[in-house]
Amino acid sequence: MGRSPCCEKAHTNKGAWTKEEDEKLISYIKAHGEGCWRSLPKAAGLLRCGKSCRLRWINYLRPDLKRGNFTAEEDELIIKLHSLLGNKWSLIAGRLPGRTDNEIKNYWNTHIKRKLLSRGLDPQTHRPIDVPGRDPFPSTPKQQDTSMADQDATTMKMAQAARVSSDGGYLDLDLNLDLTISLPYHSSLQLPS
DNA sequence: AAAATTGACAACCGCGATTCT
DNA sequence: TAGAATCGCGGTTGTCAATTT
Repeated sequence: MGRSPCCEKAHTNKGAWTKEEDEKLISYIKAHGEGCWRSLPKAAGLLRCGKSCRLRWINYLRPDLKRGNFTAEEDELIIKLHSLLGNKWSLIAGRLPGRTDNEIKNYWNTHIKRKLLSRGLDPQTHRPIDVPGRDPFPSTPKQQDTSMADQDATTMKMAQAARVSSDGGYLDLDLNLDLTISLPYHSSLQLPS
């Protein structure tokens, strides 16, 4: 059977948003608030599908967005949260006010992945890359050893700090890093063991 | 100076989860 | 309670600017 499309594709615009479209979306949401995304485009006079409107608003037009470069503190927080949560970008974004999941995901793929690789760490597992006979940092072997050790120690510390609370089916992760996150419990969420 | 490559990021797509009827 | 409708997430793609060859 299959799922019906989220919108009538023949009558919707695609690609980059124009200034006029942005203004229509902003003024509609200012007047009516975020609501039913499916009916919003028609009500706002936009030839876009609801999904596209939602994405544009959340990732670009929302007034509380921070934008601009990520700080070193944000970098480290993202790395730490990713080591615990994996690619749960929306959860990670929830801990970084003014940042969106899409922004963090893009930043991860373009900057942080490389940063971890340069530390000799696998960006997915956050564990040292151990390829026999291959030195990932031929020029700075000493620095590699130190940062790998530091990172491993941090990961272990966080794993030990993670605890499961039984009330309400929520996980409270006390990272012992001036940071506590609460998230709905999913059986698929794997904590470091 | 032109072509090719790389980097950055906005936007799209498919699908699982949730809500509604 | 089942199926449809909608939402939200994560992976992927497209596009443009900067850099390299």
